[in-house]
Amino acid sequence: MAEEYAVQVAVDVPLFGTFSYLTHLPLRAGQRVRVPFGPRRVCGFITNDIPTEGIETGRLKRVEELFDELPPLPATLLAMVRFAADYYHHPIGQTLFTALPGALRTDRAVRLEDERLWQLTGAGLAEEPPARQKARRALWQALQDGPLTNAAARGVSAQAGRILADWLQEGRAERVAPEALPLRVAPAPSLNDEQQRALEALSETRDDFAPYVLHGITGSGKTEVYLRLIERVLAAGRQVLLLVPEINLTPQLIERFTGRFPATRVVMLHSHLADGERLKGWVDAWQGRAGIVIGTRLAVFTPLPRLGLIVVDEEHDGSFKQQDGLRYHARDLAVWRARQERVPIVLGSATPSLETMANVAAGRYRRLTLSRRAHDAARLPTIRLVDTRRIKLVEGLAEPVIAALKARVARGEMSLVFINRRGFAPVVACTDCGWLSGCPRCSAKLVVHLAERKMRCHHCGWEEAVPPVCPDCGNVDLKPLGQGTQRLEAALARLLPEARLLRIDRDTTRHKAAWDEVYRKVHAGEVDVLVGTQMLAKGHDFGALSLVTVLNADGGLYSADYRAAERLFAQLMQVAGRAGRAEAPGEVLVQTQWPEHPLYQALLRHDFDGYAQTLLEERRMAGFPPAVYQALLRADAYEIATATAFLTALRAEAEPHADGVLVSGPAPALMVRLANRERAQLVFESGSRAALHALLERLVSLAERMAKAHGRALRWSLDVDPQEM
DNA sequence: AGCACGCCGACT
DNA sequence: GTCGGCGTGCTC
Repeated sequence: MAEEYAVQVAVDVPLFGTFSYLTHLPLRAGQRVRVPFGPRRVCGFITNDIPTEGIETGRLKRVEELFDELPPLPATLLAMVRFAADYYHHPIGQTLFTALPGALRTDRAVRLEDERLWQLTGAGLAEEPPARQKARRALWQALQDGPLTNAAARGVSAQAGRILADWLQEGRAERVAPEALPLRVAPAPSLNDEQQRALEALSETRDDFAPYVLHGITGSGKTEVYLRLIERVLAAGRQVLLLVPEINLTPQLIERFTGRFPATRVVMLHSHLADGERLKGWVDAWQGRAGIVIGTRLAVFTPLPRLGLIVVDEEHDGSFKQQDGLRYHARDLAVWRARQERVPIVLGSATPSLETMANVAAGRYRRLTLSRRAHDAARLPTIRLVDTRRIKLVEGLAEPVIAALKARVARGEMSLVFINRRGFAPVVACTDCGWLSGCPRCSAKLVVHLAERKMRCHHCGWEEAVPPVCPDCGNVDLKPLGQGTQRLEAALARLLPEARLLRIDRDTTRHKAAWDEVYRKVHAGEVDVLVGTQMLAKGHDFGALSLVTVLNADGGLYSADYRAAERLFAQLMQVAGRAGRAEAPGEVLVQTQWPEHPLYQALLRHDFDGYAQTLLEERRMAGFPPAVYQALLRADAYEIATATAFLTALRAEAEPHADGVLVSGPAPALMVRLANRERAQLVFESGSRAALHALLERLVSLAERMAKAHGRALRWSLDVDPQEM
């Protein structure tokens, strides 16, 4: 027996560092083990190939079991996990476990379907089972046509498993590795010259890091460019990682990829998969069986031995940033990964983030532009501002907007009414004493859901019935204040009695079946007016819209959140992009009280670049990202005073080491009360990433130590490159 | 994060 | 007299 030695093991606990264990097994980095940990036994991963030297081995526990159903995690994955743990100042164990599918996080072995195919041997072929053995005969006949997968064999006969095991024993059947099918490509639409130029430019680099931005307006055919590029990468025998926002992982998108490459295994990865399914896809990618991985942010960690290209679609989308635990940004990690694995990366968007625009301006990313719609006939929509200061509103709608909608309904064309919920307050108010439906747990207002007679907090999830009378004064005249989608739908129904309306929001599309129904209705021409919120600004295909109207956009103009204008602009550009069809340009009407605002002026000109430059300049002047690097240390407690006291003490300890870093706070968070806790934060800003990180390193260990004095009542978390204050 | 240990209130 | 409330301390 080999001599005992110490290994380092990462486990899923919020503690920095790894733990030493004894073993006599020849363990390697990336192997999964079970170890005793305190009073329990947990899953862990070996982090180091080199045995740990100079450790007091007397007190160490021993590795209990090695799980070797799978090979050790690849070094590339471990390197990315190490980088992420370091960059986001998150415990290595928790970082690693965030990167893995759930099935690998348990302290049990996993069962994997054997991917090999069944095939008859010469002996098996020679001996036809007698006809009365129906199952054997059927299976034997099916195998004449070629090898079968486990699943296919089970499809022939429920007893296939047992029969094949027998035949394997008797030397009549054998298992063979599936041969990679040659790449097949379904017929594709032709590219216009702009797309062709972009494709050629994107194809220039292979086997080396090259960051590209594919800036293509809505309808310019970005996806077709991805498909052509992916085809070239697959043809070279490489794998492709495509990251999409949560909302964009639709059957339509998947269909487009599987339809184009019918012989290629396309794996989908997202958080709603069952553990087994997610593991299967992940392992397929890892073993090189999958050619394409399409997934949400978590897919950025998928091991891909033959990675040849990364695409981040809608790279500006907020869902790439994880908002709890390891607060990673999948787009940023994807760029790091592309550099590390020496492959090109394409960041695609109609409205690239300011971070990305800054990288383009600095010459770090190469930008390719698709400025025209893919169909030459399709033109950009005409945008008009409707100044609501001079016009009487009917239930929140301006006359010209109502008239435009009526005209479309009469012509049988589809319109979209987009409500910007930001800065919107569909709350219940007392017409007498001014009482408002506030959340008892947050500083937010409760949003009314009339259909259910419920009020709901969109920040913490609190829910209660709409009171019959005012809780303060007993007045029975409680009225919704402002407009939610449902109330607007009701108003539209009154104003456009002949129109068929369809409301789209989180409530009506919670279930997949509901989505399918929405799609069916829209494409069957059963809808005249779509009504909805932010969801409509994302990449759903609703076909051609003749008219897009935007209500209450102004909320984002003068917001406490400095990113609000960027988000609003991107949203308006995207939603405007829904308008227009091949024969006729669409029309966009925006209701606003500030028509002279630069944001709207840029929108009128379809001038994304111009407004992005304006915003970048504003950020530079104000010292906000991307002009500086930022980190946020949040603390929450039952009372804000506790959080503030902790942060004040923390700041005092950290400040002497804050060379080149601006520290501000503690300040209450924008949303002070959240889920019954009160939050405050410190903000750290620096032009130097190195300076910021040096401070954060120290800060985290200080916070760990100092938080102990407050006990469990106080929690804290660090957010590097925060997206939301 | 879990989980045990520990010390004070209302119950078979 | 005990069951269990959650404060506090530790995990190689």
